[in-house]
Amino acid sequence: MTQAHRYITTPIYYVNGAPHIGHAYTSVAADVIARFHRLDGKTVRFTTGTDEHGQKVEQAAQAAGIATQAFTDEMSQGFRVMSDAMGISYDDFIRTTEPRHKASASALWERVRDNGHIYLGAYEGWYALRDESFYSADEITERPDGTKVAPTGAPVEWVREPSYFFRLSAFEDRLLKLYEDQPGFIGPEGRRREIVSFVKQGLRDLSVSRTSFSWGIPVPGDPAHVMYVWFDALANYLSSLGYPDVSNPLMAFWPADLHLVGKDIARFHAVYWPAFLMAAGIELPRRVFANGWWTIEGEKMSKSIGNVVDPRDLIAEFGLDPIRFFLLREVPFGGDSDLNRRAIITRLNVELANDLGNLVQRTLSLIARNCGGVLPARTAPTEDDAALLAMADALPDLLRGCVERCALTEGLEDVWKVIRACNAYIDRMAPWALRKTDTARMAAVLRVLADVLRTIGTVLQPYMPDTMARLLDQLAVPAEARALTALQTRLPDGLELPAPQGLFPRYVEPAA
RNA sequence: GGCGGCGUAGCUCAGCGGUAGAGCAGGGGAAUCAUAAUCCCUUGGUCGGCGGUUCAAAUCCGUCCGCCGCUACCA
Repeated sequence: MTQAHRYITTPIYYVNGAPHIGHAYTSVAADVIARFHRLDGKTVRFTTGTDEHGQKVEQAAQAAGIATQAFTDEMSQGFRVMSDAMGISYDDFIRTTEPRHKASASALWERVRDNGHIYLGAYEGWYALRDESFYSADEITERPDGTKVAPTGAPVEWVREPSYFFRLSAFEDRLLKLYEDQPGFIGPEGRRREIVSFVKQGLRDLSVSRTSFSWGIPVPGDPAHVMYVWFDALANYLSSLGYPDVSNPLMAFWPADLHLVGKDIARFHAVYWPAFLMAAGIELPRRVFANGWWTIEGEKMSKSIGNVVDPRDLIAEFGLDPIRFFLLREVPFGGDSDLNRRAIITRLNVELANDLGNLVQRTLSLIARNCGGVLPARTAPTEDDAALLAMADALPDLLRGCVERCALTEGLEDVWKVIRACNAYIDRMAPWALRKTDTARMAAVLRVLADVLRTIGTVLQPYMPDTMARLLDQLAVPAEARALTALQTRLPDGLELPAPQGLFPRYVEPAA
């Protein structure tokens, strides 16, 4: 991949509830990928935002007794605050209620319509007024008295409402070809199989407009309809770039390199979205990757159980970088995983405080105390030195590969192998003993460690930006020498180092 | 029901045809520069059951058991 720019997106989050750890997780993962590419010299466009239309939002606003727009303003702000709290380095926060988005979604609709892929039909089905939703025939049960009811117990009636349809059925073959020609289009692999088998079952045309509520983008040329929320929402990836204004320089970022999404919305991104784009004659995104869910202390996260985790609570207790680290370290990315206190504390104490934090501390304080606080000179490496340095030098490429595959957990594992090797090295070399017998060799050993720590700090910046900035500060790495390419130039000998300070304090459980 | 995935050390998982692996937890030892952190050694598994293919199977095939995912308009 030598492409010079990257366009990475998070989903836009639906504003019918407050942000929780699941939203934070997807955003952090996307953020790490975006930051990595920037570190790797790419020009990156990274977007997030909120999806604000639809009947549920309209109802929630009514229930709250506020104007719908005011309601979405407030809910959207909650997601912006969450993004900032998690250190998400987004370039744009797009809202579907913004004029620029409405214009963009409308333009996309017109283009698809003009290409002959939208037609007016009728949406019919079993409708429960009480639930305000449609049910399929197999969900309906008939009571002894003859009334038909939904699974919720609400009575249903057969209704027919005019609706625009998208000719999704016409894209079945092209979608299957897409999945076959570009196996990387959907990840992880298991998710890809599900999508393929879904499409193979056959696609029906998709109802893409509603007349039963009005909180949405009016259908161009027929304002009695509003757009189906997914047609509206997916368009955000284009509206953020200024579509349909092709003269907008941001349009150069299209097609998107990666849409990172939760597994629940994989289908919309891997089936509907490419179909809409094909219909519009627009290039397709390169990759859609679905991440898994978090369970909380072994239980599914849900409002009814009352175990929904607010990421801000975690940050308040453990700190931002440790939580970012935990979220990406604990799961094989793509799968589900459990969030529990013991696991968090173990990870933070063992891997951050002991393995990495303590390594930095012992190395830097040896330099501070025995090398006059300046970076020792590089010397011809011994076999041990060369082996360790080679491991570190391999990291940038290893991480590039992991990031391309969205294998963020594996990336951390690769870095930790080097950290463990550093601890083994420092013990074997024992610079504290060399101090009495061979100060030149002691200095050489510490220099090797400093160089390796600099590489570690550099490649971990996307995961833990604040703390790694502090590590690089302590190694006196200039701001302009913190990118991946800068690693090819070693730090000058004799560089003055500031006094070492702890990076990751051990977490001590507060006395109960 | 259909399609797919998983089941490997106490825990979380990697391996996916050639004499069972990592991290954590447990046990023993070393060291004492460091956030009592670190390093070394080590206990521990008939790789879900049963059949089959092969000189050789966690690894391929069949079957059974147990979990889980997907199966369209729900964010």
